[in-house]
Order: sequence, then C-alpha cells, then structure tokens
Amino acid sequence: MNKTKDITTETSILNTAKRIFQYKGMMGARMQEIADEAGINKALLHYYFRSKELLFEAVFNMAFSKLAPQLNEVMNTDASIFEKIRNFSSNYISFVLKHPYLPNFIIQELNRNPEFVKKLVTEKHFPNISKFKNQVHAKVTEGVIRPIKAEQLFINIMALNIFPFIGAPLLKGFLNADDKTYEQLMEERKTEVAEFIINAIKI
Amino acid sequence: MNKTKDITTETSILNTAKRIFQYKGMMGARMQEIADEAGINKALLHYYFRSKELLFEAVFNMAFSKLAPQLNEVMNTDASIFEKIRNFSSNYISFVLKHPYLPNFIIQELNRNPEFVKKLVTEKHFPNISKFKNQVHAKVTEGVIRPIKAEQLFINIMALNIFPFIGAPLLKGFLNADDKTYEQLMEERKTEVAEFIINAIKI
DNA sequence: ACATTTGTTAACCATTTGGTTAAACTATTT
DNA sequence: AAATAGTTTAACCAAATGGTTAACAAATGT
Repeated sequence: MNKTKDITTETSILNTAKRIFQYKGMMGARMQEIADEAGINKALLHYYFRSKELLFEAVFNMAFSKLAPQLNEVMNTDASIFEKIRNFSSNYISFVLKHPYLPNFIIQELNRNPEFVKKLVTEKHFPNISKFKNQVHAKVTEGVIRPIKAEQLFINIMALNIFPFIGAPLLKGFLNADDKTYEQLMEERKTEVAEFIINAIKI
Repeated sequence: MNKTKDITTETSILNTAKRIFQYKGMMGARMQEIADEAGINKALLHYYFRSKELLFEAVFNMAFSKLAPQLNEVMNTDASIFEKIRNFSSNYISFVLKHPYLPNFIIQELNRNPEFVKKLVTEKHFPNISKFKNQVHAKVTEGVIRPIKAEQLFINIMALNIFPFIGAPLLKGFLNADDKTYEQLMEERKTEVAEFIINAIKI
C-alpha cells in the first residue's frame, strides 16, 4: 500500500503514538486521534497492539531506551569525573534540544505509575551507579574534590541538566524569556552546567 | 449539617479536589471520584464550581499561590545572595517535604497548557526576578562571585531544589533507594544544596 | 487457480464521563 | 407560619472512549 515500503504500518503507528503520547501523556492521549493522525482505522491500532496500555508501554520503553545510554555515559565509562560531567552535560542537552518532550514524558509517567520503575530496574540496559559511586568516593579521599556523597552529586547532575527542560514553561515565565531566548540559554548550558558543577566540587 | 461548622461544603470540595487533582492530574482526575471522596453528590460539584475546568483552576491557583511566596524569598528580600540561597533551599525543601505532590502537579499542568503561565504572570503575586538580577550582576562586578548570568544561576537554584522531588521515582530507581533513604537524602539537601551552589559561584 | 493467512475497514457496543434537571430538603426572612 | 432563598440529591442525558465484530481486500503459499 505504502509507496515508501520501508515505512510499515506498525512503525507508522509507533511514530504517531510516540508523538501524541509524549505531547499529551497517557491519560490525555486518545486512540481515535492516534488512528486519525496515522491515517488508519482505529481497529488497526488494536490489531497491532492489543490495548491502549500496551501501545503506551511500547512507546514508553522506546523512549526510555533512548535516554538510558545517555545516563550510562556518566556512570560506566573510564573517563575522569570532570570529563564525565562535561561529556554528559553537553551530550544530554544536545540530545534533548532535539527531543524536547522526552524528559517530561518520562518523568510524568513515572510519577503517575511509580511501580513502573521496578520493571525498568530489572532490565538489562538500566544504568548502574556503583562505578560512579566508587569513583567519587576515591576522589574525595584523594582530596581532589570536596567531600560530597556520590548520591547527592548524582542528583545534582541530573537536576541541573534535566530540570531546565521539564520546568521550561515555568522558567520562561519567571525569566520573561521567549522561546528563542530560552533556547539560547540552553545552548549556553551545554558548557556552563559542567563548569558550574566542577567549580562546586573542585578544591 | 456539619457538626464542625468551620468545614463548609465548599472548602471540603476544594480539599478533596486538591488531593485528587494533585495526585492524578487534570486529565486523570474524575469528577465522580472527587464527589465520592468528598462524601457529596456529583451535582454539588457543579453547583459550587461550574465545571471541571473551573474547579481545576481554583485548585491550581491555590497550589500556585502557596509556592509563589517561597520564590519571592529568593528574589525580593534584602538579604545577601548567599543568605538568600541558604534560606530558600532550606525553606523550600522543608515545605515540599510536607507537600510532596505540589511541584510535580504545577510543572505537569504548565506543560500540558503552557498558555496558563501567561495568566499567572499578569497576576499580582507573581515573582519578579529583576532585583535578583541586579544583585547578581553587582556581585559579579565586585568580584565576589564568579561571572555568571543571573538567569543561569536562577535556573540552577530552581533545578537543584525542585527536581529531586519531581524526579523522585526515577532517582529512587537509579540510586536503588527506598522511600526512607530517599527522604533522608532530601533532609541532607536542606543545607547541602545551598553549600553546593555557593561553592560553585564563590571565588 | 485456489485456499489460507495477513492486513484493513465500517459499523457497532458497553461503559465512562462531564454535565443537567427537577424535585426535595433546609435554613432564613417576613 | 408562610414565603423565599439557598443547599443537596436521584435520575437522567448526550457525547466520548476503548474495544470488538464481521466482512472485505491483499498478499502468500500450494
């Protein structure tokens, strides 16, 4: 049917569902709207994915598996702490600028259904923090960085990189910044955030 | 009807609606459930508040007006920058530990309906950042703190204080922390966050 | 060519949902 | 006490929603 045969019906559904779910969330999305925008009948959604819940899970897992590698970047490479922080901040912000709805989507749905995390944790590509923990501890002992719990540093890194996107509407209001100005601020953060963190912990 | 006359039907509705809206969001909440949990007929909801939308707005404005004063704390007092950061971090985290669903509720709904911010900005108690901006600029010029845009510093303060609550389910997963452990981390942050920020900017 | 599997649709269904109506009940006023 | 205004409820309604069915079309195997 499709002239461009490489776009199958299934992936077309997934792409449309991804867009709508990420934009409106599980509760806000409508199966009819997904069908319409994918240019197919609603029954076909249920033919490929049994239910809204399953379609949503497919989309969510796709989205999460795009973010997980980014997080492994901080934790499981052999680079120095400072390099990890620089790499992660730059990579993550670049990535999210291209997928602005992703972080909010993930966070929102995990808050809606916190048990979902348990499923994710048991999966293979779920990031593991133990290496990062050891590294921070070692550097604190060596006296290279100020004493800080690895957990707190990790939370700070996540917060400084992720929140500006999740809180964008609020922050735009506070800062009285239009979209373009705000995106410019995000561009600056690709390097600014890492330096901020490093200044905070470097002795 | 109520023995305790100080709890009117209207405030009882508002309290219940607040709990359910904050827990499930605008799209996830059901008028029937609010009515049931408030122990009244569904029609009464529409008697006091014309529609779901208006009930939601009442709840949202209540919630937001509880957070706004906290933010003015950072921006419009006469304390030094360092003191502002210390006060805000401590006060804000203490406050949110008592109202854990508030930040996520606000952020989630602002993302769902970004135009909502415009309404808020025009209102009286909306925080204004200009004083904070001048203060940061002055201190940078004096050489007391490292060069940093006030906007970026502001974003960082917000991120470090707000994100740990919004991203709690995700962070608990990464850190493999149970609720109690995580709350302990938040307690520590009441002072840790401020010192982290101050270290990052102090020369 | 024919049969079988796979993909797709229109029409339909049961339930849920926000909202309304008209009547009943309870204060408050006169 | 009668009238009036405010509060609460049961029953109802139309629209929306996730999901199903049965028939039809397009590939695919034999």
